[in-house]
Amino acid sequence: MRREQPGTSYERIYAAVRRVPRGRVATYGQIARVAGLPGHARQVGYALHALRPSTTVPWQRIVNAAGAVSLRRGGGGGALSQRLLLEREGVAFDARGRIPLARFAWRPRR
DNA sequence: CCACTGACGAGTG
DNA sequence: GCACTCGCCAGTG
Repeated sequence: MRREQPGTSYERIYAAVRRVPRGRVATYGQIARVAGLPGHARQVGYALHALRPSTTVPWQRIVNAAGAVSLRRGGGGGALSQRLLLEREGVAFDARGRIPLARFAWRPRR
């Protein structure tokens, strides 16, 4: 199944994700836009989901527009891992489990 | 070809 | 802020 390279779009998405600096987070829509695929936020999530465990792509820095972790497996290792990885980078979560985007959102230059 | 699902977002009430 | 709808695209049955 090679869902890791269905085309060139995924590469663009991964490239955009790699731009997010440590200690900052970006939203799916933001990544889609930077990757040149405005409006394809859903594909960004799909592309990241297809990543291998050993990937070098900093997927943990991508959260939804609300600033919350969006892994479907809520209590599963995924969401927890993402949160721990981010906290380890200096990203803080509020009581509701969300990240204050006003403070940690990545601001790419355009 | 059609229906459904999935790491989403924006608009509306 | 919450619930609902629609739009996007790819993969699967």
